Amino acid sequence: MLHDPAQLDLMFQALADPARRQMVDRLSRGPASVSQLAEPLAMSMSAVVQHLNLLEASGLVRTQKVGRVRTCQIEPKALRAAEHWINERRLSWERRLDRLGDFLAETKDES
Amino acid sequence: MLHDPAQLDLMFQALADPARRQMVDRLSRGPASVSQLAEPLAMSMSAVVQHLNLLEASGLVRTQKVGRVRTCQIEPKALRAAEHWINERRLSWERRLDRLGDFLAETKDES
DNA sequence: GCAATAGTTAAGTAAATGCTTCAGTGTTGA
DNA sequence: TCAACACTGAAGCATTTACTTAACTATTGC
Repeated sequence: MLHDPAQLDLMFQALADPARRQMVDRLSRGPASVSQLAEPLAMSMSAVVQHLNLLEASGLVRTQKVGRVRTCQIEPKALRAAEHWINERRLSWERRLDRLGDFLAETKDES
Repeated sequence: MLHDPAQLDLMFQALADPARRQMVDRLSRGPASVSQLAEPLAMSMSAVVQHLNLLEASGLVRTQKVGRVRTCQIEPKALRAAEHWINERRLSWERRLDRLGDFLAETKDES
């Protein structure tokens, strides 16, 4: 479910916007209401809700409404999925470089 | 330089597009020319070049032209920067959860 | 030289994105 | 009860994005 490419797509899409990353950043320090998320952002509450809906659709953020307050929190599993994608590609590249280094070292020995 | 928020912005922006992620994925397995990058993608070469320019501007990919061939490779440092941003937020959240768990355990002891 | 190759650039276009405002809904506290 | 509060949703709009085609430049191999 978390490695569903469509979900990964939504996640990276969600992380691409500075305002949404700022919201994730805020939430990494603890849960917050929509108003609290909106407070440092120079945009209408409505815009924040639209960003929030996208973050929720991507799986990065989970929210629950109690009374009239929607409380938001990070879903670390989703963050881990994005992290994992990047990490795999980087490691793949670095392992390749290592093998290349070994090969060069070997051929040097043989000279 | 790598933690420059503007650069981070470009990186996440670059990773948001499926075609560009596919290009990064391809490059994680080794260097490639523009044509080789274009080959599995259902779009014109011109479109690929535009994606590639974005990837290069973001710092995720480095390219060098020899003769008429532009060879592309991943810049792992940039990937690491994006990875790091996500990782920090996730850890911050998880540490918070841990502290909360400790607190709950303690108050339970006291009951 | 010259055709094929590899890539680049510009201009145009359709769709997606990131807002806005405004008019709601449901909740709470005095 | 009723005003303030915390959001929500729809419509509209300007900008950006992801392409396309077409014309172009620079290399290479014969």
